[in-house]
Amino acid sequence: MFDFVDAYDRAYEIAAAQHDMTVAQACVLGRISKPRGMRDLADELRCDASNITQIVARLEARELIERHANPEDRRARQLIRTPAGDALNAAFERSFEFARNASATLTADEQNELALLLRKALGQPMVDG
Amino acid sequence: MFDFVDAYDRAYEIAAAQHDMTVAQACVLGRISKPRGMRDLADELRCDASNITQIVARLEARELIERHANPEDRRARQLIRTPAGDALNAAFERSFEFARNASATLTADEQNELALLLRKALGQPMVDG
DNA sequence: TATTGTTATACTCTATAACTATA
DNA sequence: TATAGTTATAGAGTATAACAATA
Repeated sequence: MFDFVDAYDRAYEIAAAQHDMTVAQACVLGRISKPRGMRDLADELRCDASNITQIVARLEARELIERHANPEDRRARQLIRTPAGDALNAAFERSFEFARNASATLTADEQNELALLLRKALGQPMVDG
Repeated sequence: MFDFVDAYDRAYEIAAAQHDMTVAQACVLGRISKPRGMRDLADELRCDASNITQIVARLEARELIERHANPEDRRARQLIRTPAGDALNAAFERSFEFARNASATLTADEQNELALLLRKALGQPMVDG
């Protein structure tokens, strides 16, 4: 189990590095498929809001995302991906083929069984298999 | 799969924090069950030797490990855990019950099946199940 | 010459605390 | 008063480069 998690984590880091991103940056970029606020993002990633400020600043400097004003709440910001951000995120996801490669060695039945066991071991339903 | 890996990583980090360690520190401490050199450790963790120097310095400051001279090669150091280091590592492992908790919700047959699938998905044998 | 380990330095992630602007 | 986000700051992980001691 440890080795599996380790391999997964490494694959994620390598894929991010291939696109000059850190794990944290790839993670944030991947979670802005729709416009959203920074507080929301900090809650989802269970980290302090000041982290998000910094990571967003780095992604913004590369023009991968933009911070727009929110007309409904003038304290808040709406994060959106630029077309370049969309493209880089898609490229990152193609690079991060760990899940696909891992699954490719299993039959369809085995993939279903694995998803089922992981879900049960986790004790709660996963968002997507 | 992502959620499973995420939960595993979080459990590891929380367990380390419960004993005032970072993930990197718990990882290094856990890998010195027998005396070993720093180059060896850096290779296993796939990081630069200078990282090991720093992490070891922090563990040594807490008297959890010691750096001994190696009579066979006077350039090298042998890292060993102190009794306090052994005790803390054991306590950490008890705290990191993710694997046990996760497995507890599975039957013995399911546990075997999961280990088998993960091994196959990983494409190489795991060191220990 | 090559290797082990250290030091200096720089970048990033992360959190805390203090702050501004808005609700 | 409470919340969204920023700024300043500090500790830790990480890598690179230069170095000393030894092989």
